[in-house]
Amino acid sequence: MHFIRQIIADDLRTGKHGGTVTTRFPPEPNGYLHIGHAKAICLDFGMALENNGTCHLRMDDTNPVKEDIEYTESIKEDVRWLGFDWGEHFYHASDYFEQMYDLACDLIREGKAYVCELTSAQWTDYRGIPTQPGKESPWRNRTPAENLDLFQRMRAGEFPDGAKVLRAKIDMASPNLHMRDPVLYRILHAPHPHAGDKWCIYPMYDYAHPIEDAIEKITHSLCTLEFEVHRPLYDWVIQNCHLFPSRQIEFARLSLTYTVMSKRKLLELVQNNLVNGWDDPRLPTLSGLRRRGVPPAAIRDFCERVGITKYDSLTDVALLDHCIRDHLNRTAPRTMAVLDPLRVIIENPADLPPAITGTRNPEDPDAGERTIPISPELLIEREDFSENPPPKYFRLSPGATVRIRNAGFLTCTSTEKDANGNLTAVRATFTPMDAKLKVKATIHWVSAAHAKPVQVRLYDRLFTIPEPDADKDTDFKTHLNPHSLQTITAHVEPDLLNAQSGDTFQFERLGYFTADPDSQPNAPVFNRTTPLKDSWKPA
RNA sequence: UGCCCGAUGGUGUAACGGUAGCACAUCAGACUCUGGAUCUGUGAGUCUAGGUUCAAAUCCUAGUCGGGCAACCA
Repeated sequence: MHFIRQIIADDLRTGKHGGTVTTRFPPEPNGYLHIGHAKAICLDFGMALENNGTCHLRMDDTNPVKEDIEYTESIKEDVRWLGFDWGEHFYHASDYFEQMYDLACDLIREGKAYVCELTSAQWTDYRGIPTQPGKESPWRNRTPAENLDLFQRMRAGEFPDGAKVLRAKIDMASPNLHMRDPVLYRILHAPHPHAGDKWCIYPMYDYAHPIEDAIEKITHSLCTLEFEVHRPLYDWVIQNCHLFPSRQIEFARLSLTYTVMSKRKLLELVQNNLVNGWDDPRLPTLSGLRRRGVPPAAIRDFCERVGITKYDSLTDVALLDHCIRDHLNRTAPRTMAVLDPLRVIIENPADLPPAITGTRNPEDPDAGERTIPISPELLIEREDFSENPPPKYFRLSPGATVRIRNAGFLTCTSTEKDANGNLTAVRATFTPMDAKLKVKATIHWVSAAHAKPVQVRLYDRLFTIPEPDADKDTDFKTHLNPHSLQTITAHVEPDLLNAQSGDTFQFERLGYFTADPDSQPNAPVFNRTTPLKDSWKPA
């Protein structure tokens, strides 16, 4: 039971808001969503869902110069993909601009806001510093009538950008800088991506957000920790504008090892072509995770396991990987693929069965079976053969017998080498499965005659250290992992040619692989979603 | 050195004054037609110092350490 669940439970018990719960996820449409947003989305929608409430999706579009309508669609797509439904409740903060303006006029009439003509540079001086109180603006005591006139003319476009702002009249001596006459409105002669060219003054977040929440009767306005110091201002707006008493509650944002989460840094990676776009499978963006093949259910599970606190934590990506495997293990059909092939020549081909049957998914009896072709020449993983095996090496080695998945057993009789002494093939005899030999390992394989070559992209963590952006004096990009993407040609069961973009398979003993959108008919491209755990290590 | 917030095994969390538990990671074993999965087990924790109390991770005070706040960003 995390603290926000607790607060909501208490509110429900005391009958606050008539026992209703309404939350909202309010992204600014100025970038792509990442797994940190997923934590917020799961919380916002989750709290509503759990309590028979409603969660709104709202574009917090109060700054037209930073925002673009193109982001709105990707945000909607990502939220939907994650598995949440806002129903009718899709809103834009900019749809409330008229109400915000009226409320500002009321504040002016009540002497609680004034038009200030100090430049932002001058204001730096007036505002003061945390340890010292600020000074009052010379424009602080204009009459409501004068302020109202000026504010109306600001809206009418009589003044250039930056010439004037509307400020709340609060307390220039407040130890909380946000309460020292904060800006409510600034002049921005810029068209708005959603509201069009109706406005040239735009409300600031601190003023707009509580109004948006109140208009929508949000009961629990959940946001991240950095807004904690803004809460007194949030409450001030609610109170002084006489609004629905939405309550802001802050929780810690998600940090993950071996990646970066800030929009700025992600943008930097994309713009410098250090990754291939916003949906690069190495990125923690939702579009990247989707492309990598991460199931949304795994992300939801992960977000639940991470929990909600006010402690600034750093979550190990291993937990995300675990959630991904946990889900895929139950759902992904099995197949065999060889990434780094070594030829095996079977010396007794007459003993080979005509075809092999394999289970699609041992974890799911309903998944059925598949037919696997076999021929006298097989491809196995180079790693699965060792000429001089280390202790406890259970795979193929001269004279040793190993099971080959679904088919039978192989006993290595000899090796073939080229002029330079490099291993080129292994010769082996085949023993049918009925023999039930006691062996300690099973290796995967494909029939050389039937295997199809496909492109496989092996992704690894994007950075080499757990906290690439921990040191402020070092560019986080210096910690990029040069081997985060390796593209190879793998040899797969012929069936796999039918894979459609988004299909995920377990390549047995290797990992989970998902067909990329780059896939063409009969030419799928696979992304490694995550490797399987491998407890083998040489002694 | 102003204000706000926080601190529980390696990591993430639970315990609402009454036996510090769970998960991931680690290591060991069992089982297995994936050295996967599954199962079992091991090790490891309440920041410090005072106080309140029969009893403190929990309440109080101080300190230490960490984070946030001085955009006409959100």
